Amino acid sequence: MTTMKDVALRAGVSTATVSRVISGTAGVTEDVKQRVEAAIGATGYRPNRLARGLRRQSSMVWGLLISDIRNPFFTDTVRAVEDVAHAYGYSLVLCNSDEDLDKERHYIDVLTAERVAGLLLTPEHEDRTSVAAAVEAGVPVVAVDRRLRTSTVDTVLVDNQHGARQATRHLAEQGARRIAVLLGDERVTPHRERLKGYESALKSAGLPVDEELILRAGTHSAGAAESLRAAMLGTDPPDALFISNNQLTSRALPVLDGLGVRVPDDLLVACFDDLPLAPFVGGGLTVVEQPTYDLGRRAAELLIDQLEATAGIAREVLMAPQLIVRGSSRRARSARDRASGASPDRAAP
Amino acid sequence: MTTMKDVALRAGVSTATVSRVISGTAGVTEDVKQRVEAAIGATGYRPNRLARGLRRQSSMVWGLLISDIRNPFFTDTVRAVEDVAHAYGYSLVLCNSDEDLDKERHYIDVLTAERVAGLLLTPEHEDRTSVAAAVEAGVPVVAVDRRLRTSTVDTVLVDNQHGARQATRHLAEQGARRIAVLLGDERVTPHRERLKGYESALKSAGLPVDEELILRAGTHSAGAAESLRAAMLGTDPPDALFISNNQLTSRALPVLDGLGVRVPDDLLVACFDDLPLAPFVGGGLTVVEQPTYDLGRRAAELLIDQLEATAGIAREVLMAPQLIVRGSSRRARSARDRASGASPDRAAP
DNA sequence: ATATTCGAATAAATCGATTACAGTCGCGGA
DNA sequence: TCCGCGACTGTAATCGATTTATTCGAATAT
Repeated sequence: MTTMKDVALRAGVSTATVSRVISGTAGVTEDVKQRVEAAIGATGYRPNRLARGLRRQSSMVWGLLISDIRNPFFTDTVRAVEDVAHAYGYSLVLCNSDEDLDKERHYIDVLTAERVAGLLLTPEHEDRTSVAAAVEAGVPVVAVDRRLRTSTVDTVLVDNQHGARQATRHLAEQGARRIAVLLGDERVTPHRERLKGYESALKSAGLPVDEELILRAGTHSAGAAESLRAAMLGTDPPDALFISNNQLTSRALPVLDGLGVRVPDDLLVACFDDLPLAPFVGGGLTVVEQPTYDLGRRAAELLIDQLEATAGIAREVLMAPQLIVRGSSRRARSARDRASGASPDRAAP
Repeated sequence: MTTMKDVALRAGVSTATVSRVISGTAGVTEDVKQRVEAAIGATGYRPNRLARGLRRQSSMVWGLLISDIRNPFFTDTVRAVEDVAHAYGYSLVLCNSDEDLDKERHYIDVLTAERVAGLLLTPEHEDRTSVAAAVEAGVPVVAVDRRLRTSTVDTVLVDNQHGARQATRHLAEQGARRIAVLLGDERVTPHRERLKGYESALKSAGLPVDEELILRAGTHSAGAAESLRAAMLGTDPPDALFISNNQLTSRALPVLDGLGVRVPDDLLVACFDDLPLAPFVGGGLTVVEQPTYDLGRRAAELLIDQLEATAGIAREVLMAPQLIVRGSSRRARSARDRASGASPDRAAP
């Protein structure tokens, strides 16, 4: 591996001069500059990023800590962050925390030891978090999708309450009177907010909030299927269902299939999160589409801001999700309607 | 940030001794070891990974270079690699090459400059590749999902030919006589192999290989939809369709919907790649499921092998995909069949 | 002609860990 | 008693780039 010393030797200058040429610092004769650049070209020299990072006390790497890349919600976000990072010359270290506080702490430790220039993460918990350690170590931090109560950091959020309200109101407008919600782990803020949105929409529509219609998936993976089945087999089953994320959707659909529940004839359905095949499930799944790519892009841009200026005020960006109405939430239709049923309608923003 | 010097000072020893305690080198008195460990605990010291990497000439980081994390095919693979990396104390730098040779070369440069301990990638091209540069720089490399002709590196592949053959044979067995294939970019080896598997299955079934039934999606994104539409509107349309990857599936389904083609009554359909909602599209999409997680796991394990021993023989691991038969490929059924149509059957391996 | 100034380039310190080499100490054998 | 050896521990060089302090030389001022 050729080093700066080799280049310096070949160009007949000192390493200091080579360094100046590379970083574009002023005060180098055109003649010398040419010689150095020729030497770099001839040797194919690439600066050792570890050495540079050690000296500068910061690497050209960002840490991105999410709960699980397998969740389709995150893939676009990750891609967006990588795009922005790449545009500014940074690389991205990807870590999966699996909703596990110990793993989160471990990764924050590692990333800090790696002297990452910045850290983006979806915090596992609002209070008990190790983010403070990174902040104290002087690492710029941006929280994505979830709020942090402890530290004051830049945050990018989706307006979950708004999204849930839109979906629930839409179900009500389609004539549903007993709208159930299949709800994820309430320790996670987005789910709590979606519940709020659901309740607020019910109130606006003049419908009662019935605890029996709030189907909590709980922590074990079978919980969602069980509570949904119980509700559908109960004496007064729901006539509409709002599912609060994509994973629950995958769990709920086979249950409905198994019970022979017809969508939308027996049950109107709307879900949080769009998925690649959602337009083709039945007459199309009605979904609340989250701006996942933009979420990542804005987060990365906030990080860039922090890196360029030291604008220390904790900013909060709220992004609007969008209701996409498809067949699963359209009340029993005539044959004519059905023919054009697959084409989606975007709701007004 | 506390450094090794601080720890040494506090424990009343030299940095050399601290280093020895941390790396577990033999020859440190129990008494001294205790003191050092106490000092580490008290200060919360974490070794600077940049300094360590610089000195050791290798960081505890792997590079993972794929074409696009948004492709669901990759997410499980990435997760698997990250799991193995984490288990062995490595971090993962994620890069998206977008099927772009320049981007690939750029990232390989960066990762080499970052002194990554190893590199996993899905090569964009069999011959014109910059992988050689990394190999020469002494970086262990593992190729994932695609073969490299130029360099001799460890490789993990899916048996695409076998998967395509299975799917095509299955369609033939269901009574299809004009089986079309919707084919992705043939410069990419997996697609070429899937075409081979398709052709081989046709021959085995005693069916002719008809060039008109090979629908090439081409490079522009609209190509797939166009050629499929043309084929379905032709004089002698296909009675079955094999789609060679998940992205083409998303493009093909709206076309079929738009033309009013009923699946499976008018057209049997089988696709490469499973997707979260595939079981719920129509009576379920028949798919060839790739062992994406295991693909990443095996690749990472090969890398570990290279890092631990310098076993230099280029190994090749071939993994079997699996046909999952669902409703989209089952020939027109009775009402009774339809009721249980959503339950998937796994084909024998 | 000499002192001063300014710009360009170099020498050397530095970042924080690892490690080759050197030094110290205690103990057993000659 | 003295030498040698092994077991610890310390000193200092090293990794490769950046950056501060310094030198050098030419141009300008006096």
